[in-house]
Amino acid sequence: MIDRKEKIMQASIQLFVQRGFHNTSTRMIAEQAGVSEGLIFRHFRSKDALLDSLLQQGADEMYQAVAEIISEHEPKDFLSKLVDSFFDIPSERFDYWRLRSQIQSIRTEWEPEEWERYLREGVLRMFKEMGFSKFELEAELLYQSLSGIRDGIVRGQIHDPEPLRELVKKKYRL
Amino acid sequence: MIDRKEKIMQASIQLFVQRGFHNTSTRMIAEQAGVSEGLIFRHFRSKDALLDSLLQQGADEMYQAVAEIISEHEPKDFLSKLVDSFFDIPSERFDYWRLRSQIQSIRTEWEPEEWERYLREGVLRMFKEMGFSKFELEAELLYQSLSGIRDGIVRGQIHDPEPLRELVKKKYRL
Amino acid sequence: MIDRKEKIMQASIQLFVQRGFHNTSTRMIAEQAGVSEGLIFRHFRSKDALLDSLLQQGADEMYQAVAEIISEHEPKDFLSKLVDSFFDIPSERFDYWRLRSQIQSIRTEWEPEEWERYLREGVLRMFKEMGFSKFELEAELLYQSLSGIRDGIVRGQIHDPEPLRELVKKKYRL
Amino acid sequence: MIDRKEKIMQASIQLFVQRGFHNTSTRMIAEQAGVSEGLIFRHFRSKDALLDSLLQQGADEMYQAVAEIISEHEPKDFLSKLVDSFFDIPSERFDYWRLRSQIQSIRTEWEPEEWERYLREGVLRMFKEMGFSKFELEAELLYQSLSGIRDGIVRGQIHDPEPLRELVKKKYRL
DNA sequence: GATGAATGAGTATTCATTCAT
DNA sequence: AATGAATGAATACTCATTCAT
Repeated sequence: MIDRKEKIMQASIQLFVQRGFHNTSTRMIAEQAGVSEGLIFRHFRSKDALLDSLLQQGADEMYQAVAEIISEHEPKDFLSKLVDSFFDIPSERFDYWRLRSQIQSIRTEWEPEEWERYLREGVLRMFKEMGFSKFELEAELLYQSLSGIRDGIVRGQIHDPEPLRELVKKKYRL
Repeated sequence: MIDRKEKIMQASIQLFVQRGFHNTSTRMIAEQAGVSEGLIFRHFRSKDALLDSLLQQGADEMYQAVAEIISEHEPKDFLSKLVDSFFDIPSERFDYWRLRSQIQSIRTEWEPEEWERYLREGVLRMFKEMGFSKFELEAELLYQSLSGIRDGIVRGQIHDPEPLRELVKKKYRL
Repeated sequence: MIDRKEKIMQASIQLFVQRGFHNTSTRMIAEQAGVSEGLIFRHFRSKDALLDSLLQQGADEMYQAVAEIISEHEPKDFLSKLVDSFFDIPSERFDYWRLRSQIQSIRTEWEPEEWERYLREGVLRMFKEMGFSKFELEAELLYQSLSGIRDGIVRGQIHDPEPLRELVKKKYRL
Repeated sequence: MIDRKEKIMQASIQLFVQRGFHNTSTRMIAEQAGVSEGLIFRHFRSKDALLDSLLQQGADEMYQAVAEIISEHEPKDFLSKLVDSFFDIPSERFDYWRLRSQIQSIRTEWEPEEWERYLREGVLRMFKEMGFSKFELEAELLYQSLSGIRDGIVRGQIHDPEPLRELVKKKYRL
């Protein structure tokens, strides 16, 4: 049972998603992780810092994913990868998205992270390159639609995303 | 300063949305509403019951809105009204949607309300009537896209929704 | 539904006995009595005053009972009546005795009421008149024994008191 | 100031007896015990559980006392020890008896503990062995009388119990 | 006499966090 | 690194009591 820090992070993201951040006590986390309550505060300055770690961990993975998409300069390929990135969320990362959505609806001061801004700029550029007259609108629409779909997936409302992905791609001829 | 019950409801939805339900104390609500803490519990059995009242109030309004849409039997008109209902959210109701989204991400046992099921069935029927071969997919895609857009609107990420509405309607020839 | 004051007293003694004085709220009393909470405070200065009224009412009845016993000057008759008074408690007065015992075990400053002092003096006098050498001890023993029996009766531990009464009387040749 | 758990128990039984269980707040207990309020709940699940601990502690001592009495098979010796056990209550245990009596008059569902049932059965058996025709009545009378006396002692109504003990023993030729 | 809305102080209990070991 | 005892502030909720009607 080494790496108790990892244990704590796993236990806490699970509980935060299931019960809500403010409705999860450090005692519960300690129990679920099988460690003492005190240990949490040796590894994380505070409960808030623990949350930040969790969010940061997810954001780090997103930077990589976004880098991979952005590296694509051919518009169709870019958009195809973009769509895939919204559909191919490994189930281990569901919790990250649910946590993110929860925090977003609690912290009103929430601002889009950098990776998100990069990504949206990329989408904008691609639609422009493809010669759409209302490229800004098209970019916005696609992004919000994909966001809605991602929410549906991680919340378990969409059980079979595959045909939906096909449909989206077909609409944009990807 | 009559109707303190209403005062309490206003104060609490505001705070719940700003700070999160579990991060808002009944004492804060009382202060914001300008009443004593005890009064909250004379009007609502518990903090949870207060939350339920808030959600119910919003759901009641949704039933009316949905009834109006469903009364339309011509597919194009139905879908046009549907799209409008996602775009025409009066700003007073922003808080309801933000609260709803927050609770959805905290209460894992959350199930779609009846009005939502009615609405989705309606969309399905309309796409079928319009002769779409993959009507189920089309319905799903439209619904999730609109949900994503609504989230964007109430979260203040979409500043001018009008051209976006036009674009959506044009895509579906409404 | 006249005489709500009486209703309040009935409801409160019942609840005080069942749940304990400090564990019974005025709201419960009001509900049980079918009156508004405010009315309790129109009829009684405070919850404590209500309790005092209840105890006083019981004490008043005891004064009469004691007067009747004391009026007897023949020792054997006195003691016979005394014993009877401990055994013949009408069931409507069970609650008074249970309340009294409860309060006695909560209010440490409790002092025996006057009727009790009168009664004990009477017992003493009678044993003296009957020529007992250790009349004080005999009086004490009889009084405490009868008290124990009364407790047993009102608590429902003694189901058939009659033969017990016979036995006591026989022991003292009454 | 070690063993704060013991400190808490001492402080609470004292206060419960003086002021009544429901009239004693956990804050008072904490102050009296010189600990923080939170600590009470680390050592006891709830205020009720604290009370149960107190009662259990007393009951444990009674089991031993009863075992000692029951080990006596000679009726006269048994009864002599029985009488002594009601008279020889060390003053440290006065509080237990007062607490017990208080709780008995508040919790209506109270049932005699096992040690009490054992003891009463023993008394019954002894009177039978001694050839009393109405042995059940005799047992009941003795038990209730002794209970009344014990109440008198722990409530401080009987200042010198010794001669009373002699008298009781003489009556039963012990 | 009677109501019921309203209050402020108080309730048991939980919280995130600290610290000696 | 790791524990678990300890804390003080905060929590949702209840209380006896008041008062305008």
